[in-house]
Amino acid sequence: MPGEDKTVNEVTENLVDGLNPPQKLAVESIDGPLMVLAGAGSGKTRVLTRRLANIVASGVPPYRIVAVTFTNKAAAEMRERVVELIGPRRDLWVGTFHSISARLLRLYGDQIGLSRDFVIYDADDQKALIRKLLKEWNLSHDAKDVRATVSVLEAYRGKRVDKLFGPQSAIFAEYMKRLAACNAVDFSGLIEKVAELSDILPKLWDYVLVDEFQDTSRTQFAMLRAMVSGRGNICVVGDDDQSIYSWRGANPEYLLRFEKEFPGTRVIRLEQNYRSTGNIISAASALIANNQTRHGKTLWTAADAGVPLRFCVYERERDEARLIVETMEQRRSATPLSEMAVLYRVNAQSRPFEEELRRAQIPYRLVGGTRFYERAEIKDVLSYLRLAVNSSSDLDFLRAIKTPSRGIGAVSLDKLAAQAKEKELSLWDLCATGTYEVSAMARRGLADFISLVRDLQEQVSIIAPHDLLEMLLERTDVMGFLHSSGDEDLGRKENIDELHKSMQEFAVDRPDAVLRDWLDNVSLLTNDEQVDGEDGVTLMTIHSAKGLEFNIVFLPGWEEGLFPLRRAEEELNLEEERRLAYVAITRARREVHLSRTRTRLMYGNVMRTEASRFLHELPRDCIQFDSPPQAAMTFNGQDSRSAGGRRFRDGDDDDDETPRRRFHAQESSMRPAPSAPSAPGTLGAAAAAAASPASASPAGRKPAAPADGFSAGKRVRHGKFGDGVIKAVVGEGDMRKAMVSFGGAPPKVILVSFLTLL
DNA sequence: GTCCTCCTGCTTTTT
DNA sequence: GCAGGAGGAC
Repeated sequence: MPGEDKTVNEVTENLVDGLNPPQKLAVESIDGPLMVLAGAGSGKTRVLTRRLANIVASGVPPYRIVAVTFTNKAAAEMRERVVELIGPRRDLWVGTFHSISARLLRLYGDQIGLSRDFVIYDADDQKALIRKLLKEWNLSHDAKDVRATVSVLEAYRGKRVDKLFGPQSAIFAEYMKRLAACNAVDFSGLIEKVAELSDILPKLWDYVLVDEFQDTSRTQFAMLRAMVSGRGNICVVGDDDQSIYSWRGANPEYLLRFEKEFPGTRVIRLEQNYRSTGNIISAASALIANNQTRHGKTLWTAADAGVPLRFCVYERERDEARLIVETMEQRRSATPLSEMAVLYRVNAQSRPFEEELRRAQIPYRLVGGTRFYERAEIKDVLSYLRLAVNSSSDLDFLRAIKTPSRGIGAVSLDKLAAQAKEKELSLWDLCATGTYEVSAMARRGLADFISLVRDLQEQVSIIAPHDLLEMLLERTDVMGFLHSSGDEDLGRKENIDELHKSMQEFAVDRPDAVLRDWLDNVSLLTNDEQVDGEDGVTLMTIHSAKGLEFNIVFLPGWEEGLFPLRRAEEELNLEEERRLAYVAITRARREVHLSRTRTRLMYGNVMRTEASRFLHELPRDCIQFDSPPQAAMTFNGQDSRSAGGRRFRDGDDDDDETPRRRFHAQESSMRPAPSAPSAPGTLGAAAAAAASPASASPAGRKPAAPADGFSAGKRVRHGKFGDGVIKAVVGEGDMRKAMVSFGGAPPKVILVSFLTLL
């Protein structure tokens, strides 16, 4: 039909509207392998979504196209933007490697011997299982050993190491065996197993699109290869400078290998940045130029230089957070809060920002951190629900049976485990047959537990997930999931309510969904869905910020040891850290606010810090060195070094002795003159204090005992509670409180002004 | 045998 | 400043 053709042409014209020539070429090159090397902010997502729409416009049904991303957030955004172009479609395959895999395994898993009811073990479950195995083998199994073992096994699975040594290979074999016995699949397993569907995969789609291709691991690459049909219609988009996941097997070399793997690949480079100001691009480019291993792109922008990047030194994290929040308040009238983000290296950095934002009553959105679904009380509840779906999961059995306590302890569980092993049954199957032997007390508790799980099992495919949760909570008495420790219970109760709410919301979208559907959803979910108020500041790690952009970006904590992050005894992957810094800076459209503190609290200790080497790699003419506004000075901060702080590294002493003189000279020139050494809290004072480290610390933190004499171990008297012993002291000034235990009662937290020392 | 508390030992980053 | 584990109290 000629009329139809015309429509298609018109649509296509709209799709390439406003694109530059390489972008246009990428959108129009539908057939054959295509690799788009796209610099930061070069319109990558735009190209990808329009290209997808263009394929649809050319007459391909959406369900024959699959778009793969790495994060849920990226998938959500892609879906949203595709819908804007082609309207709402339910038959679109857009998702992360993991979610697409889970979906396929539910559909076709039986063909490779996987039961439909498999559960997904997340990183925590994996750790728990490995810990259990190490313990069983009488190997050391503290957090460090578990982590090390997991990382070796994962490297082996990803063929990043060829060989396992010593007990590792036995542990690995046993781990895989247990997973299978529990009818469980872990994250890597999802990808591995999907790749086994080699008969089915190539028939499912005609077009494959991949975002953030530089983060592809070997296993994922294998999966992709299997997904591409004979026509070779695969398009990958990536940027080697933004490869920040090597620790989980990503290898930007696949960007090179791609052309060999798919002969006839067309390569398109997108080098014009549309996102950021000239200063931001210059700074980011200069920084990344320090990396040796990169393909080398020249990112450029037609935009104005814009305002310089701002850099500020603060004394402590508290100051850093408070002054950043003040800046947010100033900018608020011109820039919506949703256009501001604080991006940090590690999740632990979020805390002071949360506190200051709450104090200033600015709404914020925290992405990541202790993930919601990793909280103890949530995992407790989930273990029951997962057990109801898949009774073979011993891990869930062991977790569920312990909460609430029902008189079944380690000894009984060991007995059960031994019997289960002997009979080659799962723990549940053993109990369900009723042929187990335990003490009378344990038997009673077990009977209780069995009947509860049976009832859940009966309802699991019938009633909605949230109703099942209610049933569980009723039967176990909600308090069973709250580990009686006072204040915290409130938060835990709220979390369970939150869980219930999320189930209800899920049911609105998918009224026919049963628990299994919901469980898949949560296992693969990070908590980036928690949006509290539309207009809020975003707090997240740089890793989770990849692919996003904001008008104003705050980058705190640019200190050696933190960023680049250096972990004891582990080698510093400097180039990847630098790529991370590059990603961080390029998230900003207009303003970048870099900062560092002179001291930082680590593991509860005040540590002296030194400027990040990345700061020295930024060109001076893009940066404005700021001193913090006066407000900073009023805080009762003094040089915390006198409070026993240690530096990250030995060797370097005072700033001016470092080889980064140029930077430091600039930094110091912005400090207020140290006119009065007694002026507490000014950077000048800090500098002066640095010269005479013995300066006193009347309200200092930890090691030095404060002048008021209240400290852990001291005996005190309270007018009402009588005599007790201080367990810990927190806070300063009027808010200084002591945790005191009076006799057998749980400790109370009391303002020190109500206490007298004995 | 079970439960609870203190205390150690430690924290990248994500699916 | 947290979680989880070992060892003590019941």
